Amino acid sequence: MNSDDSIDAIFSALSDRTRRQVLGRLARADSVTATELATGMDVSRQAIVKHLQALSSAGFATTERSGREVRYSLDPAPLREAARWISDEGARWDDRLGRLRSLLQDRPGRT
Amino acid sequence: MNSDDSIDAIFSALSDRTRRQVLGRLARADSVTATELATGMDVSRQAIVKHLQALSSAGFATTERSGREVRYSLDPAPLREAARWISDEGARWDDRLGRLRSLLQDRPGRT
DNA sequence: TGAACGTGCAACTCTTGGGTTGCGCTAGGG
DNA sequence: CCCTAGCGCAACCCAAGAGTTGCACGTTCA
Repeated sequence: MNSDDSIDAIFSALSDRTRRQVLGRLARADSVTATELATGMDVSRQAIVKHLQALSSAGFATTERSGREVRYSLDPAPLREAARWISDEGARWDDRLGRLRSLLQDRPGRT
Repeated sequence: MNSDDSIDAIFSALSDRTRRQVLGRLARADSVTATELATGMDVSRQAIVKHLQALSSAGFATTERSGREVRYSLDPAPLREAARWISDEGARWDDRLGRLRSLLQDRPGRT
């Protein structure tokens, strides 16, 4: 998977509000199943599963099987990648964007 | 347009590689027409026009009519908005990961 | 062992998105 | 004044995305 594919997957994962909502839940829960996620959101479990697959293939979610459950956890790494792309691109968009870099400096996450 | 719509539009604008390529050309040219963009890329002018409309509605492009041409320019503002979303979200994720990390390291958590 | 629960797989619908072609209109430049 | 360059609109194609329902399979545990 080249870098363009990866950026494609990341931004497209972030472009859906249901998926961003799932990301938020993942972030607050530290480990959660698709069924748990589905209760409390207005879509079916299967829809959630598909979103989780999209998030996984963008690198945002990792899975761990525990008995008959599959628990999903957040991986923040792709967010850093997105931040780096924006920062790099913004830098190239010349000094109109100079201030962007400081905004993204040591957040999100430490590597 | 609420903030979610805006984030939707921005990330979905960034999620297509042709559109990212157009953004790059916009950044380097400081004012360019759809026809100019189409020469040198492997899609039709109409496809470029559609991409420019998507970029416009995300706030990335502004148009200015000059005679019979329509010249497009880059507006970097949405990139800042994306950066801010990522930064905010990343901060919230880091909070949780930070708590988790200090728990795992058996250190007294701050906060 | 058997019922119940959580998943996985598949088929299906509807909408959106990226792309194309064709054509008509208008503004400029010889 | 006319021809051409550049644009806008509309119709269309095809693939992917978001979502649904139905059912089969494996795990748990009473």
